[in-house]
Amino acid sequence: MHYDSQDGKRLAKTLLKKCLTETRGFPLATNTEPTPLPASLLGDMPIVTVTDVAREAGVSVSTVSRIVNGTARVADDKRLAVEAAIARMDYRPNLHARSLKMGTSMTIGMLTQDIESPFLARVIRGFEEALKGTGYAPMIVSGHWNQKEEIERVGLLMARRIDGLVVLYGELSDEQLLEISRRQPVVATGRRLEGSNIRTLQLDHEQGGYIAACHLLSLGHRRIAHISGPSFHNDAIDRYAGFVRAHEEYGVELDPGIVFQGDFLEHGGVLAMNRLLDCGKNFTAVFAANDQSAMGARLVMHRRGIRVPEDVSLMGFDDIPATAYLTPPLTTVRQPFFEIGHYLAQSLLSMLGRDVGEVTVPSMELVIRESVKRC
Amino acid sequence: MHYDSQDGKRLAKTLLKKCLTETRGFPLATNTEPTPLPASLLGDMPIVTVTDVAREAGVSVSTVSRIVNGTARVADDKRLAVEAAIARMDYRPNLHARSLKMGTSMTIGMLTQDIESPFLARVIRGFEEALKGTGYAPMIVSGHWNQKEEIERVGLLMARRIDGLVVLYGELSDEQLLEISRRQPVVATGRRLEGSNIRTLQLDHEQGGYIAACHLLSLGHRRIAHISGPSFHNDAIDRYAGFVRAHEEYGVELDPGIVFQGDFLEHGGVLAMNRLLDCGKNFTAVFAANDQSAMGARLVMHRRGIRVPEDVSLMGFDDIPATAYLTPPLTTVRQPFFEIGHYLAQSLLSMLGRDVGEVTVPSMELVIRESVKRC
DNA sequence: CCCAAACCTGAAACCGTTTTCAGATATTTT
DNA sequence: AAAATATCTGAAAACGGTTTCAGGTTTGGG
Repeated sequence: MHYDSQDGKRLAKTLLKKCLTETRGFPLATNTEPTPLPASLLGDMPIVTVTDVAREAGVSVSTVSRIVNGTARVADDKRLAVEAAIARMDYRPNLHARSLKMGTSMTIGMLTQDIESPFLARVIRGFEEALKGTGYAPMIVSGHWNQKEEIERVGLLMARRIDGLVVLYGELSDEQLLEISRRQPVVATGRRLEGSNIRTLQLDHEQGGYIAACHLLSLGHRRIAHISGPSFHNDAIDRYAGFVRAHEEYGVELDPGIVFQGDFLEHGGVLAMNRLLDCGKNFTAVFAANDQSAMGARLVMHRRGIRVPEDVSLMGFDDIPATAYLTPPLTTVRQPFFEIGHYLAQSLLSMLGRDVGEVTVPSMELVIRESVKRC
Repeated sequence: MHYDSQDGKRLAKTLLKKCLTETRGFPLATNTEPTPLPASLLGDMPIVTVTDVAREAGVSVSTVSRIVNGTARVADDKRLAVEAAIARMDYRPNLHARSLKMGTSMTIGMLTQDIESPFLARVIRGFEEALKGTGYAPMIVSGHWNQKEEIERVGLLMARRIDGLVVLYGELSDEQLLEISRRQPVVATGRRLEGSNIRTLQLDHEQGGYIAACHLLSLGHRRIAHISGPSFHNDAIDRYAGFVRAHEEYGVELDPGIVFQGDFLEHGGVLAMNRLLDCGKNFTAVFAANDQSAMGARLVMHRRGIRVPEDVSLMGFDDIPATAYLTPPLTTVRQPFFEIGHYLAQSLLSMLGRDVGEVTVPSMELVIRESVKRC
């Protein structure tokens, strides 16, 4: 066969360009063709310092510094000369030197748990967004829900003299967090803690669980199974508490025999769902303590030929991005992760003396899709 | 109603602890109870420098430095004194000062595109993993597929004098990348580029597309629709080229009327799938250029009552974590993202003069799940 | 017992900035 | 025109480390 891969690619490209129905406008990239590289570009570029710029522009380093930072007026001719030199030499201030002198690093540490977690990622995204244009940059490390690892990673951040730290959940103890907050301001999620240099954001998960259960109960469901989160996880406990409260308010008795523990991950969801189905008790709906558990449960039901929502209704919790594209799209309780990220940033910024506007705490809300039907 | 929320939570906790079937073992957390905070802990902690330690231990700063870095022998009594002082005062070397002197920051920049992208996240995870224990820490910024933003974020990294940079895809031109590589070693994905200070990793997407199409063709499918990626995206073009090649080898004619363009996101998948169904042509399978597109397509089929795989088979590409939990679990081509991250780290480390072992380039492989059936 | 070699240790210089302080000009004011 | 003020600029001192260099102790050999 005389097939040449390069020809194939060219052909494919033409085909794509010609016969495709554009479903959406894209910015056209200009650099899809490989370019020949001028060999002259290779090799190391000398790092240029303020001293070099000063020499080049015929002024003192102080003057250069003043121009770079705008800290004082300087004569126009020198300003021009310096700006030209900076542009010509591609000078970039060494942030380490600056940090050393100023005692501030313009970076904010962020301890997350897992870079792959869709909900933590969304928080980070909101955080990044809010930080944009403030001059601060985030530095992200992951602790993987492991106290020892978390401490080590925070150490990494503190050695870099971060100006502030945000802690997304994790296994650090309150005391450890307090100790950390003695060195720089801290904002943490998922706990309640008082301190002069620390702020916490605690969403009302009890209310969230309550909302979810009420939705199911109001649609006539009376035997609702629950796939919980880890029993040591406060949010899991709170969501379950709300679930319990809704039952009480509706006057329906809750059967503890149909609540099973998951682990907030898909796999825990399948395990729990299997046990639930195997235990022989009947139920018309299941409330999973988070979306990932719900996804696991959904898969088990698919495997066993149980239709959602015709046979049993399914609710999740979190509203991670994937839920909108499940089959069927999942009804869930939305945690405003993006806004949480925003809030965390604002909160920290205000502790750093930046004037940020109102900071509002977001609340949870029901998002109705298609995985729940009237009983 | 005399319902007290606190009581509810306690109750819920007890219930959870008591009646749950443990589906998996968890490390027990010891700090679920809120602890009263000793007020004495609050307030700022002075930052302690090498000078402070030296004074405290009755030696010179040089000696402290030598002990901290292990760069020379010092007498045991002084060593002990210094170590005690360090522990007592909780001394942590200021990395900015060290970087300033040493010209190395022990941090590696990583330009990703979107912290929420499941496949990029997996690469980062692999990268983090490989960096563990090397002394280097990653600093992650996002460019959001926007050249201007990418440049700005890279500037942020370079001001911090990163020791190396890894670029995950994006819109930077080859020339820009080359220019960047003049200041520190660079490793980039998704392009082929030569340079003394730059290395690139290019997976064979043509082969990947070929594998996917062959799977479908070998199962008897003859009219296979395709939802492509953006037409300016090299990987998308290559996957399509492989798709075309497989058709040629099987001697089946490919109908360009059933290939539609997506955008590598779920939404593009739904748009493309709708057009595909509306165009009236028949087909027995669809190959989506990535899993996210496949998810969008899957949703549309669900909406229109088309069963997968009974009515039409569906293949994705990437094997992002969520695919295993779709209904049905998605047959796809696995890109070894985690291993790619590993490889990137090793590659960069070796450019930094670290001795890393063999670095192998991972290859793609078919992962068969349940969304494809014999035609 | 003396001298050389080996070993420890501290003073000082330096990394690239910012900022204070004081000197030099330029601009008013009388 | 002299004095007083306002404005601009550069020298030098930090910031917190590492490292060179040289001085001071031991140790060991002859």
